[in-house]
Amino acid sequence: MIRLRFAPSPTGYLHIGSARTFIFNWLYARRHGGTMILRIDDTDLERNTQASLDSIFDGLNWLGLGWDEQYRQSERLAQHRQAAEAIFHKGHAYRDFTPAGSEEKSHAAGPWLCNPGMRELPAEESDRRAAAGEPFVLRYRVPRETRADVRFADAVYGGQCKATADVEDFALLRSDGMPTYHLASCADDVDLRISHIVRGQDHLSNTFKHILIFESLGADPPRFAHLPLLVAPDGAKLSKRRHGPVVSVTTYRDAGFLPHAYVNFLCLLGWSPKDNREQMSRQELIEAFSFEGVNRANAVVNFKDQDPIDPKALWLNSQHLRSMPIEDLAPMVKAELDGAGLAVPYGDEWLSRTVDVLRARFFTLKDFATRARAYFADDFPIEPDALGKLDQPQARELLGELGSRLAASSEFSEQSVEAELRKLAAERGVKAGLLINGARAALTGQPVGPSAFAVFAAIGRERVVARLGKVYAQ
RNA sequence: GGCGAUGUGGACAAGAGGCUAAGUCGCCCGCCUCUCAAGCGGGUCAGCGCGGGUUCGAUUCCCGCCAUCGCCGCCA
Repeated sequence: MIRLRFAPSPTGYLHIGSARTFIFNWLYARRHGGTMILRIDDTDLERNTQASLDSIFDGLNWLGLGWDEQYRQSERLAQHRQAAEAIFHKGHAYRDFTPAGSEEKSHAAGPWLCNPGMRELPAEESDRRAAAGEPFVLRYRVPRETRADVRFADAVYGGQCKATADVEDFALLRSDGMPTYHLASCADDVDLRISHIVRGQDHLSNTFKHILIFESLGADPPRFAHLPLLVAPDGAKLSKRRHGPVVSVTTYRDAGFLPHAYVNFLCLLGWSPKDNREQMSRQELIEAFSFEGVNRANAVVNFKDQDPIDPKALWLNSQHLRSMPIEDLAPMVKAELDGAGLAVPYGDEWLSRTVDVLRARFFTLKDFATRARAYFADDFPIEPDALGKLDQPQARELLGELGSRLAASSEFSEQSVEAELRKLAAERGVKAGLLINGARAALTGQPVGPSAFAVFAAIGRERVVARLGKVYAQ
């Protein structure tokens, strides 16, 4: 049985690195017909917030990948304590009565391994003090008297080995009786029969401790695959304080990214199909995913202070935007327009045609509500460069004439408009480009955009006539 | 400080003991064209962290160093 889990702790919003970890877990599960589990690691009562939990669900739901089973660690406390007890009774853990915060764990002198005296405290004294109600931390008794190594094979980083002598006596239970991350996570991984742990490389060193816990619990450790970290251009770990919106997936959602395109982008950070493909569908990603394709070096998210969006992410989004089925895109555009207070002036068929015309030069969903405002509303700004097109000699007058002719013509299509426009240009001895570019400026307020005749068709006769007339009037 | 990892162009990222070290993004130029994109064509950017060693030959194997990252919490 292949079973993977994504285990976020609700102490902040969904970080893009976490999102990527979720995605890689999901891809592996789907690739091998496994089960994807979402486990909320909320054992740190002090720092958990509902807002954070909401934001994590928001982010995951936006990615749209889904999961098969869901758990919450705080509902599994009984199992965690049972696991702690089992380890204690095996003699693999001891009580540490050192008061919280009284130790100085300075790294300058060397690594902290354990509190002297506590590890060797006689059982009777330990029991007596515990019975008397003295608070204690339950620590794992890492075997270090004799030479021993902890080993495991990481699917990404290869064989790993560390002497137990270098592993500190980490905590299993806090003095308030709550399990620590290490204990809760491993106990749950055993209970939930997790077969593969895929997580950030920041846990690589912790894995040695986890192997010890798994062994004490009498369980075979799962397979491990650690992922390189996502870092800032200066190599520093991505942090909310220093890097702001770059680290939150909601930034990309709010910037008008397509969920699938963003998933695609995240996949390419630290993983490659090795065959030069960049734009990939969900199915292609599933079929191509493997840990062999995962890189070992941290991946830089290439953003700037002024612009949180990685240029490659934007490019990839445009590729998906331009090639995805129009019937999938149209509803997303509609939602975007709704959000911007814009209404679709004609029917769904018109929307689809118009979206198709526009998307060839758009990058995000946001563009439909901003750059394409003139297609959906009558109040749109005239850009300075567009004004330049209108202020060519004779332009306004000719556009006004064109408007009158189009109002009176029997047909209104790309072809008929083009014929009418070229005929007018020929009659007056001006280049068609004068009218073509002028019309685009008058109809959209922009100097650039789709083929002008496609614009005429998209704007529709009534609005075309009105806008051309308005330009002449000015 | 100890331990664990990583180091190919601005970013992503292939690669293999030996042909001119892929590709993508970005940037620049040209073609096309009613504009802008797209598309097509071309260009820019690394000799593979540094120093040794092995080898006929190493960026690829070995050693040392340096740099960077991670862990060393009663956070996860």
